[in-house]
Amino acid sequence: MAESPAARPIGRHAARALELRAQLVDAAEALVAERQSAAITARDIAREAGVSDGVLYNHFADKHELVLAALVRRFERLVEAFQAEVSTPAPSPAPPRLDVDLDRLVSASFRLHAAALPMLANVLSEPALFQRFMVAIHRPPLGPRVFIDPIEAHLRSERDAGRLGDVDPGAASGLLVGSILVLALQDLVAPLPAEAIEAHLHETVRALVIGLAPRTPRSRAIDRGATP
Amino acid sequence: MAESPAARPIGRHAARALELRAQLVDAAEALVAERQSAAITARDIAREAGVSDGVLYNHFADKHELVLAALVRRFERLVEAFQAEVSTPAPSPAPPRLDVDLDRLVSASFRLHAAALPMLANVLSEPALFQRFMVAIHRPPLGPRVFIDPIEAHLRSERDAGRLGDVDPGAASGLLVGSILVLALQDLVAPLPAEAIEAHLHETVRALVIGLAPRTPRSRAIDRGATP
Amino acid sequence: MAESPAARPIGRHAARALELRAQLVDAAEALVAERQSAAITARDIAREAGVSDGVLYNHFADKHELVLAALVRRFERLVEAFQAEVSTPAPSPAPPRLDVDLDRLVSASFRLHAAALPMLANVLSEPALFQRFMVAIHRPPLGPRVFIDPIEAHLRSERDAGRLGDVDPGAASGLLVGSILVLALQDLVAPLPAEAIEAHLHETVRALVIGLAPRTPRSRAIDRGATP
Amino acid sequence: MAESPAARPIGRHAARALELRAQLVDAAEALVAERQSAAITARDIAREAGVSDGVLYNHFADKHELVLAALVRRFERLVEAFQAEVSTPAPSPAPPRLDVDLDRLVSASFRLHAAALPMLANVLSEPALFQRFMVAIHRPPLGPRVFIDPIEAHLRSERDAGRLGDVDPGAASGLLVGSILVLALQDLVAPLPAEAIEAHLHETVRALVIGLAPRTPRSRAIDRGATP
DNA sequence: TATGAATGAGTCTTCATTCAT
DNA sequence: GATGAATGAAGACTCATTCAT
Repeated sequence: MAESPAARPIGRHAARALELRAQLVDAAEALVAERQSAAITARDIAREAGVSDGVLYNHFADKHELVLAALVRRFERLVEAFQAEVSTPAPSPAPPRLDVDLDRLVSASFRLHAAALPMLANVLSEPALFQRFMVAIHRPPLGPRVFIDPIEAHLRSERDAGRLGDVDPGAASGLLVGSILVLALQDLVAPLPAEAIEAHLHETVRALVIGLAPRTPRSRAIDRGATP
Repeated sequence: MAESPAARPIGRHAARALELRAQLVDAAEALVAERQSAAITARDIAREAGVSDGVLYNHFADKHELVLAALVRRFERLVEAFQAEVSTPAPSPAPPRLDVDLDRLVSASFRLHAAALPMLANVLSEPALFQRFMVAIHRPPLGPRVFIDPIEAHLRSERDAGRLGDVDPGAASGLLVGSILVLALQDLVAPLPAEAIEAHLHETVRALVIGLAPRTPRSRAIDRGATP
Repeated sequence: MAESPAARPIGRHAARALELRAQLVDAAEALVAERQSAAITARDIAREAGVSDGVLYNHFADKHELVLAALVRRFERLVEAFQAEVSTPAPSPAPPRLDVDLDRLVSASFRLHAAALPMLANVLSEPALFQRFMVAIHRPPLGPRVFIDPIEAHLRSERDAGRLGDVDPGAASGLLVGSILVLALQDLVAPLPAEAIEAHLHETVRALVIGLAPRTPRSRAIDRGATP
Repeated sequence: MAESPAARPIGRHAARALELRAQLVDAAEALVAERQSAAITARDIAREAGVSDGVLYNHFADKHELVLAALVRRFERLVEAFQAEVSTPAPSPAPPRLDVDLDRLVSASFRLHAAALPMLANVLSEPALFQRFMVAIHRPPLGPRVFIDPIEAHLRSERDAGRLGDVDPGAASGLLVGSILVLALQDLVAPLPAEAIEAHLHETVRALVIGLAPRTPRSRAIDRGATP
């Protein structure tokens, strides 16, 4: 089943077009990832992509469109990384412990936030762009549910298993996310050593779990377990 | 008793210099407060201050220095407003109720965050500037302790009075602050009606308080009290 | 009796070539007609013609060549429209009256001028192009004689019939054409309602006819005739 | 009466500002006058004025504003030249003859038109700019009355002196202006020798004058006078 | 020959900073 | 010190033209 002769050039062009579009988004994404915020110019992107200055406008209406695409893509990748990290089975075959699993979720969430926060810089100069970016990263495939849901699900199953008091898992996970965000912001200002971050997150999780735990001897076990 | 023009040249000049410096910071602060993020130019500031374009460089090494000074000052004012709001005695002489007092603290904290967040836009273009700003607003007179401490103190006294379980007031207040920040960020993206914000904050406070409350009939009273 | 693909390659190609050339000119002409002056780009033309950006250069040395061809062609069409309009016999079988016939000629001339004037905008950016265009539209099949001649002929026959004084029909028609041009220019600046234009043209014709009329009672008749 | 010390610098600055503004308009005017139409860039003007690229925007909102100012100013100069030329008393002390005086007016009008027409090129690319220019040059100090009025006045006094028939000087002068415009347009396309232009204008004037002249022996004298 | 993506010089415009007065 | 016009290096974006397929 050979392609018709006319199909080839069109396919070629279209393929090339998609290729270069992707190339540009890649370049922009790279810049967005490495430059915390120093303005990224259209020329920067072209240079990074190894193409001429004008190409940008053959594939995007605007510099903003390209930057937005790059930011959204980078965010998608961060979410993918988060999900891969979270879905990996715990290394030890031992029965998962409440706080240990939460720690993993929360830690991965932190990394997602810490990586995503600086991206806002590229978008905050232009209110309209900011809006569009926020809307884009809050749409279904992405959105905060990505990390809230697993945490919430975890809390819910723990509660249903009787290891937590009768609280709203939604509200509780919201509290955790807030804490994560605060820490990510602090880290942005003054980068903290990884251990300090892990320690801080762990403390937060513990505080929350203890607060929410049913007032039974079991909760003491958890408490003790976390500080062997 | 008119001073001769040359009587206190240094004093005069120094006074004038300080005055002009303050004038510039005032102008920049006003612009920073009203413009969410649309770039503020050096000329904008000079015009707002009613002075010539060049003066800026007689008092600041850089436009950045001036903007930084303005941002810090505005933040100071926001903190002052917060403290004034918080220190005002509750209108009713009735014994303060736990969640009501927390609501006031949390609501004021939200306003502080909602007003401060957009300011970051003016500073995010230049990483160095961002760092300096963040460092400045985290120094003693200011800093997050400003709103964390009152909340923490409140929680601690409640706990000590036996109205809360045996939890870390620090961690708990951290959770609250995180929630506030998340809401402020949401409000920045899509402004919410004031009532919706108040309602949301109130729910968060209740969720936390209930979660942390000792498992006694008292906690039920709190719950009921919030929904008369 | 299907032709083999290679049967008449040259004829086919040549035909296709002419077809495409015409297609491009058509597209450019359409754009020239609708856009008063907003710059027409090579890509605009290609899109309008439904062909790719590059074809242009397979049929024209230059974008200028194409635009010139389009402008000349549009002018030809305007002239054709003028001639069709003018050659149509007067609706009423009554003996044609001097000013009535002149009115028709002059009115049609005005429309020709009003439609042609804006086209100059596409050509005025490049002096050489302007020259070529003007030369092209002043060549035999076209040229100002197209509308001057009928007017002149009309005036001459009127004069020969004794209904006009002993004046040069050429000079008189030149005067009329000048008036038409002035009005077309005014209309370009501030579009006038059609009736105002007709009225103005009519007045001009009357003024000229009266001025040129022999000093006899007849001229009064003409005058009266125009305002029944 | 010495100026106050503070008045000086302001005056200085203001003077310099006006000076540079004028300098820019001069430069633009020069370019507008010499370049028939090849697009004039902002940089061209800056170079011509011997200043840096950015100055333009310290004195004009736009490149358009500057070009418009230059065009209007050039038009003003052309009008001034016209008026100077027209107001100069006839070289010969002999009693002015109708057609001779008209010739002078018409000839000067032609020069005004021939010089002004090419200016339209700089303005035709932008419809809005075109409108503004046309409105500007039709305002009181300028406007077509500048050359219509003298011609009209002349014709009226001639008519009142009985040397012309009973016709509307307004309409007659309108006809003349139209003829002038047509000739100026022709000259723009294919520059004609000055004598040819003069001859043509003279013929047109004669045709009109004869046409308008009362049917008396006097008109013959005029006719003869023009061709000695 | 047709395609249409790539090119890159060129356009207008902005704005932090300087410096003669 | 104050002035504010001048500077000129960027910046985003356009578009006629080329050329590999």
